Amino acid sequence: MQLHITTSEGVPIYLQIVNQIKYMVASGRLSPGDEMPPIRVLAEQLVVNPNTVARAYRELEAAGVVEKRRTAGTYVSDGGSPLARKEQIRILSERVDALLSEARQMGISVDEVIELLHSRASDLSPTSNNEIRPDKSQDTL
Amino acid sequence: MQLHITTSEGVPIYLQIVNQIKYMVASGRLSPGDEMPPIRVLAEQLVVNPNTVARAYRELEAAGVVEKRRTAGTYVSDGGSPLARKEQIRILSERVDALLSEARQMGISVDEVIELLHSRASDLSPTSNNEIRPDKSQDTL
DNA sequence: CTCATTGTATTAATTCAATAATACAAGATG
DNA sequence: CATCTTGTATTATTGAATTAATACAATGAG
Repeated sequence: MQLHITTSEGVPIYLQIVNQIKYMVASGRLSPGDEMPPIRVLAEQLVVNPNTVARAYRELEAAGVVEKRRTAGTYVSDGGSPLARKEQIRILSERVDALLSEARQMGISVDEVIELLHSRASDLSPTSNNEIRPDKSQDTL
Repeated sequence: MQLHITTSEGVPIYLQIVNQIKYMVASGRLSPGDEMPPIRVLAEQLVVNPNTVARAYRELEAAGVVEKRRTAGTYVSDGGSPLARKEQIRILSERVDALLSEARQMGISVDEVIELLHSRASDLSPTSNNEIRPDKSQDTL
């Protein structure tokens, strides 16, 4: 489990763990069914308190990324239901609304925000996405 | 100065002040040159510590929304240069990148985010913007 | 059954942002 | 000049979030 923790950036350790694991799952470096390192093992590897890793795992479970089987370990969830899609959309909608609100406070129009989004998106490396959900036919925004 | 402060939502008081004043400027309810209430006056009106208002004013100045003239009071900045546009774009770019990053972690594609942005934007009330900058001919994202 | 290993729970220490108390500095105003 | 009003600076208090110390509970392996 290759994780890079830094204490100098002000980002909580448990969040760094959560984000990096989320990313690994989304990018396919971790697959559904994969076993996660036990809390204590990862804690020792990262030189971090086990409770901190426990918290990260708790958040990951709440986000539907992993599932815990009590004394049998922690596993990457089956790709099918990593947090209901509606919930994901709801969360992203909040972010989008906040973004639009901030832009409005700056006197920047919605169209310009859209333009900016396109611009930043095209800068990204070719979406190395897992293609877990090729079927969007029933999607509703 | 009609501001509504709530202590129950977890949003810092100084931020509520900052956001609401930014909004009033962006929406035209406050105009360049308008004099802001003195720190102590606004503090008393909001039943808040003067330092809290002072902090809000400091942030507003840093954001280019107001300018302070030492002992002569605080005034809404001339619309021309409320924080350099490049700086605004830089800040918004950070927000956009964070949004795209979170979406990627959820396994949601860029295209879907763009779709979501369009959707949320069209829900908004007809951009009651000040139209301070009708000329975007030289804009670069 | 025994016990090693897994996650859980409780509580405390620490850190940091937000707010407040209070005194200061400087320019406007008469 | 005298003094009132403006924003500023310094320091303390508070409270929430993060991390840590430690003990507990459950279950799979032998």
